[in-house]
Amino acid sequence: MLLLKNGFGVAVRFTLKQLKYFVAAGEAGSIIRASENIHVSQPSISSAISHLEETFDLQLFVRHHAQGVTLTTAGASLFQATKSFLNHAEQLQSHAGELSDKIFGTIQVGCFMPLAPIVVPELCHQFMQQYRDVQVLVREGNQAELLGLHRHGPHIQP
Amino acid sequence: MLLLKNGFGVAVRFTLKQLKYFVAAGEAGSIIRASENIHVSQPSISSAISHLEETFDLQLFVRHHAQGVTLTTAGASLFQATKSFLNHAEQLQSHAGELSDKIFGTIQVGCFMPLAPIVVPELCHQFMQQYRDVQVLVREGNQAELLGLHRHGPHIQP
DNA sequence: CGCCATTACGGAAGACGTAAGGATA
DNA sequence: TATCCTTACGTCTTCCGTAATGGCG
Repeated sequence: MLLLKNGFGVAVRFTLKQLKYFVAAGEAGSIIRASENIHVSQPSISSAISHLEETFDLQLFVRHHAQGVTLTTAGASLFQATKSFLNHAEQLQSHAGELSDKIFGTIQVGCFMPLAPIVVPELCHQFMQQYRDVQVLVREGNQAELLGLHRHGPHIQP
Repeated sequence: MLLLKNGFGVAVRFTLKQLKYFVAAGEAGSIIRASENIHVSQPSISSAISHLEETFDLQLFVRHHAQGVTLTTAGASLFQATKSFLNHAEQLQSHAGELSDKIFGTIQVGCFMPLAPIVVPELCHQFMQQYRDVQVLVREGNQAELLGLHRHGPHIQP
């Protein structure tokens, strides 16, 4: 029960994509309808769900042969937990997106005004009022290192 | 901010594996040490991190050429959020594991006593007192279907 | 020169879609 | 017969590990 000090938790065997397909099928009550909703072929969804059932060693759906699928009780329990988990995933992505926007703005400032470091602290202060991230990026590197922060520019250095 | 009714959140572009490697590198402070810890080659971790930086459009680490890597501020922020997210993932897996244990016990009962359905309701009642899952599985299928619940036995039906 | 991250590359595994099979109402 | 899930299969992208390259102490 207590895994707090365990650096390696149990290896995660499932995939975000599998979980996404599972939730889509659970919401649609049918694999074919889920495939229409998320624009993925039925076999892909079926395979993902089967994989998930295999890795979890439990049956998620009851197949009604010409009438779609319904969640088992265990499946329904995991369905709720999985929806929450996928929400967490989107939240994480939103978090990254926000950081991206902010940091890019700041990096560009560093690049376009390397000769006027006097104005940087003030800009940092403005951004710092919203997000502290900006401050530390400027603290971390001088102007040369800020240029090095370009993501796709390994050949820009002449 | 409010995405409640949005059936399609923003598509999740990252992978649990990438996140795991990212956290391993962040905790180790070096890609090579992370590779030793999680038993994955350095290029794999490096590639995963690069991919993550590309999809997020932000720099996660500052590379110190012969001295490992350190998280940028944005990277540190995402590092914390990612650790929490991976904890959530392990929690989900534990959840599934618990459900699996309970249901398997019940399925085996159904398989080993197909000729004595009289005792099944009593056993179900016992299990039902602990978890309602058992009840529904038994209600859902007759004995033949219970045999069909074997995970890896599609050819067992003679 | 030693250390560490990255790139190159050949092989393996996984995911996808089309097409065919099976089973029920 | 119609519907829906599953299996089969060919293709393609992605991932991994070994080996080679680059860049600072």
